[in-house]
Amino acid sequence: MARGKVQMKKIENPVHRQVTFCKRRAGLLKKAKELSVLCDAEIGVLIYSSHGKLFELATKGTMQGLIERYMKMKPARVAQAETAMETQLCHNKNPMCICEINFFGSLLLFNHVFMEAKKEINLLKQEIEILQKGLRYMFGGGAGTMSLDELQVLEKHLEIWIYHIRSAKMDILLQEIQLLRNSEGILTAANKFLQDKIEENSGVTNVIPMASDSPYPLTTTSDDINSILGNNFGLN
Amino acid sequence: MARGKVQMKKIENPVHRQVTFCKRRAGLLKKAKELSVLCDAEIGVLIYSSHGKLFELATKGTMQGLIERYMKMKPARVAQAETAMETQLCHNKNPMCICEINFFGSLLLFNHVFMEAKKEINLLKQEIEILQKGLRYMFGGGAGTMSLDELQVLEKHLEIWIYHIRSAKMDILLQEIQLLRNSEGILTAANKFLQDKIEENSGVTNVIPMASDSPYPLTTTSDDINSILGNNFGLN
DNA sequence: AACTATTGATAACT
DNA sequence: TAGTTATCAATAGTT
Repeated sequence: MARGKVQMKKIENPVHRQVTFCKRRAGLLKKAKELSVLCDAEIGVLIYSSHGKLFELATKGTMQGLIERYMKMKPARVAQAETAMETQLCHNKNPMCICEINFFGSLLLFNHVFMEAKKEINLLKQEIEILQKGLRYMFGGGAGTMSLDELQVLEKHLEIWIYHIRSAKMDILLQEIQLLRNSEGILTAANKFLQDKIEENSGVTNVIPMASDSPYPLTTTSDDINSILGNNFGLN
Repeated sequence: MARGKVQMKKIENPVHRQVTFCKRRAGLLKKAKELSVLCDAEIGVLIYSSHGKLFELATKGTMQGLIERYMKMKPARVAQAETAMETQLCHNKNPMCICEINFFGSLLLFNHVFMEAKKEINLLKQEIEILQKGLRYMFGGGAGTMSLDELQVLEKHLEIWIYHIRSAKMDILLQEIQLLRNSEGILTAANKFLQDKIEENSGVTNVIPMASDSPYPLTTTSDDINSILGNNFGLN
């Protein structure tokens, strides 16, 4: 980056390496924070130095929360962890030799993960139940096989779904507005050109001026667009 | 960084924000890789976009390994979710005194149960996937990215669905009202009958026996109520 | 997606 | 460890 390109390999000089680690670590965490703020993203960074010292950052919430979110979205990976743990344990021919404290800690972690898994199972079961009933309900022409509570839940799901759909629609509309605004300059110039031409062609007489209160002005500015839109969009 | 300083706040324009997210995300992950290589550090980065999409990087090993390492170094956090087992074990003032063989055996059992749970989770997830596909199919094969028109259609469908659900809820409520009215009718008839009987008894002694097919039996049991309702309620 | 004018990060040095 | 600066890298705005 400065005073000479850097080779992408481990810096051999330990002093040099340590200094670079400090500087770049700070830079990385700063970048992470910036990305989180600018783009409304939730970011977690874990850095273990070569000596095993931990540096961490969690924008929004805690690292624990991020990890739980990760575990939920990637249950398959939980399997990997568990397999790894099992392998590690079995590798040691004599389990008694494992440091009990680590062992205990592992069990706690394991238990924690398992409890989360159980919760997830129950949530999934509920979700399936609702989806199944919803399908049956739709395909079966609404035979009253769902209880009041279940209908409430399904209704809630559908409302959330609709909300997401409306958000997506809004994004699309905003994109189109952006396009319109981009082409606004071109249209304005074109209008100006046409007006000038009309004035030239009409010569001395009969130039009919546009009524100032015309609902459809020849020129359109972003102000006009905004007034037309009337700020009806919930621009976050 | 370029062409004008950037304000450190959420970018409002969604298009702009998405572009910046892509660019800076790539930049952040690149920086993380560089730091890892140059300084021999182990780094994990988790990025959740505002829409919840996950981007991850783990230099050296897996994210799962990093998480485990993190959990081991921060067992206090795991302890927050105080589970029954933990409590039970902590009851024993000195965890080292637990018979290691039993302890290990418990872990194996625990592991077995967990494996089963994991299988179940995957099955349930598959099932949900299928159901969701069914729903998507129902609404016209919605791909991941839907056009404005498709979104309109989907929204309409969902509104209709919600409408039906609300109707169903209303039906259930009306049925319950009907049930109450029926009960009321039965009680009224019973009262009438009893009053008549009392009057008769006080006079001559013409006790008229109840016809067996009377629509309003004197005694009302929950079986009767169920038969009247015809099991229309999906009461679990 | 590709291009630059700028800003930002940082390697070497103090 | 901290500050300075010459230089390289990232990226905001634009095409």
